Amino acid sequence: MRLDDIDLKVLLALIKDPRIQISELADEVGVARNTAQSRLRRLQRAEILRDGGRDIDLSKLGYDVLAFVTLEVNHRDLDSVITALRQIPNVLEIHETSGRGDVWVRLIATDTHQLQSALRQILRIKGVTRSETTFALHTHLAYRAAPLLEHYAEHDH
Amino acid sequence: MRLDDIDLKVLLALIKDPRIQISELADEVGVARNTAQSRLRRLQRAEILRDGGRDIDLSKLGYDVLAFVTLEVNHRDLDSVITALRQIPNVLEIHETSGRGDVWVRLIATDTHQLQSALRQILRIKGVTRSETTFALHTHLAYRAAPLLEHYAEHDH
DNA sequence: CAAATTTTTGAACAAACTGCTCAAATTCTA
DNA sequence: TAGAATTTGAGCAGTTTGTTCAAAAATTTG
Repeated sequence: MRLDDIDLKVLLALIKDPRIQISELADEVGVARNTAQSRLRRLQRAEILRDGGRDIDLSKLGYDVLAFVTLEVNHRDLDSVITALRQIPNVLEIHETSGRGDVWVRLIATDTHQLQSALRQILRIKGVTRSETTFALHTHLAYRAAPLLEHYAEHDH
Repeated sequence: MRLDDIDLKVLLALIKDPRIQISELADEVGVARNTAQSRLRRLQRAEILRDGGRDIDLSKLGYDVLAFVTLEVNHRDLDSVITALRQIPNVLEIHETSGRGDVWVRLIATDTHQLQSALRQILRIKGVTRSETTFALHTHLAYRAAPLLEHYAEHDH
């Protein structure tokens, strides 16, 4: 499915506040309330908005390639490396790690070509000395926290 | 902050449907509308619900230890390994990977002791031959997709 | 244990919001 | 350019929301 400008604005508004009201959403996107309503419905029906709107299924938008990148970094340059990584839209998540590598990155792309390009950007960052890329071939369990919370309840009674 | 039963039910209802209406939420949780409203407000104010409710800050609930676990698995047992991993509440995410290891797991715990216990559970699973754990010391960028979506717009105009 | 404090409840109200329909206007597509 | 699809704005009835408040219930504290 291809998103137009309105869809994108709807998604961005929902990311900012998933509980936004339809009328406010319409205002923010700059369309009639009816339009906002039907766009939202369509996005939910297409399951681009999963779980009623909690998060966005990027694979449905063509982002099929997911990779985990482990970086080795000169410790002196760590802050600037983080800053540079943040600028890359394909970088969805950054953690400082101990063990193998110093920084762990979640990287997403539409295809391996785009991934390659993002990886080049990363390797060009001053202070990055080495990288290792692992491809996620299949998501067996997308991020979920519900069982943990249910467990939290039992744990303390 | 310590959550009671009502808070947990509120969070679980919001995970299921972040756009649930207050009155329906109150019904589902089994409290008065006023109570549901004030609990929701409190959770947002405490920033346990981030971004107005999109996702839950588990570190605020005491889950301070985050680790990425890479597993080597006998390919014959892959399905049953995945099934077993799913049963563990501390496992938040599972991907099949190529490259280093066959399965990648996001694991969370309140402390290293609890982590150790979860790791033991994992290693006991039939078919898991080896594991490697990387600790996430600091989250420099929590999952975000907004910049990617903004970029998506530019990309095709 | 009893008093003090906090939380929950239910009721009430006005204002706002929702889902829905519809016909006209606009935009997109073939 | 004609036909199809989408958007718009208006209207309407019904629901939901935010708010306030006092009583009841639950929790904490001395």
